[in-house]
Amino acid sequence: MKRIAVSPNVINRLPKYINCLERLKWKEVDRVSSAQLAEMLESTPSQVRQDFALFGNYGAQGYGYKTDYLLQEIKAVIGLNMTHNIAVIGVGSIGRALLEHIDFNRYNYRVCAAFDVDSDKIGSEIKGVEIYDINDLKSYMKMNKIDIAMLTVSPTVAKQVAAQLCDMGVRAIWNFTGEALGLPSDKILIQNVSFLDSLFTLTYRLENE
Amino acid sequence: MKRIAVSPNVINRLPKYINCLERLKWKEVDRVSSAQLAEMLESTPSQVRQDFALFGNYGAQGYGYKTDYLLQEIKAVIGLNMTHNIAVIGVGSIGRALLEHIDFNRYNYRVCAAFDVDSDKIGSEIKGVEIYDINDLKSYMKMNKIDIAMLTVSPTVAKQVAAQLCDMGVRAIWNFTGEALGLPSDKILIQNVSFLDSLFTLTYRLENE
DNA sequence: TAGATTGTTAATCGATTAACAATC
DNA sequence: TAGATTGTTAATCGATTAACAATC
Repeated sequence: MKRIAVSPNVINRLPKYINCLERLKWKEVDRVSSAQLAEMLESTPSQVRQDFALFGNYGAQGYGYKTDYLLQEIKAVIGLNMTHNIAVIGVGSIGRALLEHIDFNRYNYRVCAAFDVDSDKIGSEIKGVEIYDINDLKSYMKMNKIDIAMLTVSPTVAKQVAAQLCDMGVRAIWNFTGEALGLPSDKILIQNVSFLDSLFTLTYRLENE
Repeated sequence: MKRIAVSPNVINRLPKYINCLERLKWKEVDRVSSAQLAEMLESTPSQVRQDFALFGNYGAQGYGYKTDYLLQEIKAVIGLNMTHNIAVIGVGSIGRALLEHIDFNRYNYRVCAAFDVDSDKIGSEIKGVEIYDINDLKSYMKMNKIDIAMLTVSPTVAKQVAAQLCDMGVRAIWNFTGEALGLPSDKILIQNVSFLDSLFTLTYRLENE
């Protein structure tokens, strides 16, 4: 795997390739061309080949790509062959829903712990993940290696909790709060999921296209 | 407001402008320059001015932009001055969480109804939204104008339900199922929200940057 | 008026698409 | 071998950035 600057557009297409290739694998299609993938992704054969060529030579002239091999390679490019430990910060309805909804184990993620302020929740489990007192977060983080903090606290405390996570040395926050966390990008990686942004984009397209 | 082809990149920045301008309004900053906005968005003054200029002349030379006026104009560009009716299809943990979490009314969205198969849920309310039998969906859609279907059913039935919605003439689906719905883009507008895609992007950046 | 900042045109940069030799 | 399809280089297209006249 080469180590180069990859544009955000390419990075955002990588999960789409995973999705396509898994659908093909499910249908037991063990061979695929850039043209077929392009059609599935509403892209072009050129772009598909350019994207893959950034990371390696995964295909064969006159043949195409082996579905499963290509899938494994793209997974490796993203880093899905490594295990990533996740902590859930805030077990409100969103945190709970994501815990129940997402198949983390399928892609080598381990949800190690969840944290909340509510004493009614502390001590209970969701999907086998124990909920701890958020006051124990700091000591937990010292004892355990957490790669990604899934931030699902209420917007009112989002910035404050995020700053604490940053101080604790967490490397990445998956931010569902809708708040701008305002942390230095050289210290911590922030991935925002904004439902409103998505709804606004939908609305623009609905009214203007 | 001009009617032109606007690139996806610009469309995706519009919600970010809304967010910035609302934060400025909250801080009672009633005047803002393209340079200030660029800093907040990690963009450039040129890009900010280019973006706005696509839709109209919202600023004044030597002065900048009036925060609230610009906010109202960008909202109008997106279509947020109109009311949009939403129906929630599937009241599992995700549907429920989004209903509780998102402040729809603030941006002129009305969640008119929710639908589910579970007889325990049918007849009850969440946040003042009544849950109806999904078998009554078709007749409901005939009687009521719904702009956006929020699809939060399980992945297993996603395609089938989406096809029904399309047949019923729904113009847009906000798709949280993680499934490719496979509907013709000239018939219906699909906005996908994929948690896994977001997590994969985060992971790539974590491991490669 | 002088200073500041827009709106817009021109220049640059990067991403997408096209083309084709290599080769399975 | 002939046909198909990659990997890669070159051409095109579009988006971002820079520059500056207009003007508040």
